[in-house]
Amino acid sequence: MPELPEVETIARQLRARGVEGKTILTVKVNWAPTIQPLSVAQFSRQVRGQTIDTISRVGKWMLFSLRSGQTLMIHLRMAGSFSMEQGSHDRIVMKLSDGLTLYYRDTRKFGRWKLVDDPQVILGNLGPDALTRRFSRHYFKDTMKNRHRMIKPLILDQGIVAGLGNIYADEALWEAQIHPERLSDSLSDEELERLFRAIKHVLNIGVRNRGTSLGAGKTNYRDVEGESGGHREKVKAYGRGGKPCTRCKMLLERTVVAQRGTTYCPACQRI
DNA sequence: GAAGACCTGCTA
DNA sequence: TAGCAGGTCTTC
Repeated sequence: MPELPEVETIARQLRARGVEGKTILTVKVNWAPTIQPLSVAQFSRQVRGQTIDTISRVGKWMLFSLRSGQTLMIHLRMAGSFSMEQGSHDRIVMKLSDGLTLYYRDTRKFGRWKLVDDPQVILGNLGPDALTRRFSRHYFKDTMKNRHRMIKPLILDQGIVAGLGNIYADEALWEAQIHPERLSDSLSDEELERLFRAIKHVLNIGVRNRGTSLGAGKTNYRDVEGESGGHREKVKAYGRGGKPCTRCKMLLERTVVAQRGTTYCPACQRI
């Protein structure tokens, strides 16, 4: 579930909680596949005693830079989250210096932690982060015009642009008034301009609201403080199938595009 | 492209 | 109880 705004929120909160500069005293791994290919013993040995120098984010990856020079790269996938309080699906627990304990919670067990010498081995496969200047309108328009794919799966492709997931992709397309199945090379310069701005806009608003949460269950997004994301009420398209478009009052339609649930306005977003 | 795999829990 | 979920990977 976490997309760029949710991961950014979590990274900021971990920094605010003072996790940077702390030393990892002990590590307990309760679900070994999270840290594959390393064994629990190897992982613990390499991480224990390390100081977390900085916490950063690229796309949906969170990066803990360790004093050793290695980087702990964390992908939350569908349901990963962090908490400073013990919970019911804590897959990794790290005791830090100064009495802090970090709980990595992941109901669905999809999240992955990778301890790497060089983060570029993973980041090199990603397109530019959507909220950086590297993700420029020039790059975006060029890339879209040179592909012949449906626009929604294209902007979801992390190798093209890093950070968008299913919620913010639907939101950006709704805002730009572009049908999710439009072919990328059929979009006019004006449409691409709108979409470029919409992508930056919906992600920035998402960050400002500390992410999006939908339901109320254990798989639902929570930030480090256990709060739901404030962007919930601001969603215009995602999950609103059958409800009126806030722009034109037409009922939003729900379909499947490239195997992902997709909601759009059949009047504002024409094929 | 598409479909299945990886998982658990919520909703209808 | 079946179907679906914010993500990615692998294998056709």
